Amino acid sequence: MGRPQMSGEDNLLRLVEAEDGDENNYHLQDQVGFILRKAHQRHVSIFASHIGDLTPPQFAALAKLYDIGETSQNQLGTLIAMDAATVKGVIDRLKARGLVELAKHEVDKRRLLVNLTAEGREAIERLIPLARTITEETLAPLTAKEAATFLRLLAKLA
Amino acid sequence: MGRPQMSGEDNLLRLVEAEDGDENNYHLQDQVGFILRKAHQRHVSIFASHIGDLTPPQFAALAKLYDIGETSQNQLGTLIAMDAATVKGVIDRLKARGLVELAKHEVDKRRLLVNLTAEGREAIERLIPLARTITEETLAPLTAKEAATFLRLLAKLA
DNA sequence: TCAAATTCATTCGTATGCAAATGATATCAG
DNA sequence: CTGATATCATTTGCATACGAATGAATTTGA
Repeated sequence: MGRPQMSGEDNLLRLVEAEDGDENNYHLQDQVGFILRKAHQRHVSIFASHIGDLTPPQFAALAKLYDIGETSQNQLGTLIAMDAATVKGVIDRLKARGLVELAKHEVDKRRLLVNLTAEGREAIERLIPLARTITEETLAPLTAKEAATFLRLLAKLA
Repeated sequence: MGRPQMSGEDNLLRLVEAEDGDENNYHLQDQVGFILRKAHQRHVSIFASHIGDLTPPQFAALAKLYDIGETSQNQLGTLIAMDAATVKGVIDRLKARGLVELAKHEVDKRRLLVNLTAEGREAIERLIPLARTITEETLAPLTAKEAATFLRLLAKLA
């Protein structure tokens, strides 16, 4: 309890602040950032337990390519919320595994087009059902109604 | 819209699945993991805009040490939800900046004790008010009631 | 007691994640 | 038309994040 090395002045301060709503009593576990980080960690762990050979960002890239088809690396990054440096690493690793293929844009020579390979398409089709399970397990501590509320509010923050 | 390279068989499949609740229509942006990742990214960005010289994990370490006083590196990691390898890096960097100091445990020679320096204590006392601002800004898209609901449900998931 | 299991810390390897700088290309404005 | 801007991609550097392996120290249990 309390802060260590608490001096007499600190005790006095505490009394004053108690009248003011205990403002100095900062608890990390009540902060939205800390809980958000832990919830995210838990989800990543659940993801890994169901899909061991792909990370959530890699899955996101494949799922988005499956949804929209060939697109530029930069545009893909925008759609899956990754900056250019991050998306490059993700795509490089997917390419190394033969799940996506790259091509130069014929008109705009700056652009690098990304698309699923046949193998990548098979993989994402196989994995999407597992992703539904992962979502369910992540939300399992909530009732259906709570989960709906949570997703609505979370979307407002994202 | 729809999947690229859609064949006649795929169109047939779509009709069948439409009767079954459109199960094949997987959208990344509706998945809790993806939204959680984006909400977390947004929070980190808000954090950085207010506290530029410390990361959220570094802040968490200092705040926890301020709360509970000297503890072992391993125990600190448990309290701030970081594995041993991660917490070591965080503490190493805080040590290099003179915000924490390390000492060997006299009885249990495996343990490495971590504590705030005077400078570290000053820093965290100065930063805690900013952390409250960060929390407020992160939750700003929600009403007070929504924020309370959100935090309650998020805690259940973390 | 003492071998087995556990705990604490470190190290290595891999994978995000982002800021900043750079180079190539494309677009815009005067 | 052309210089200023903007966009796309890459690279570098730093900071989490975690699995797995390792070594040292402690605790457990037969």
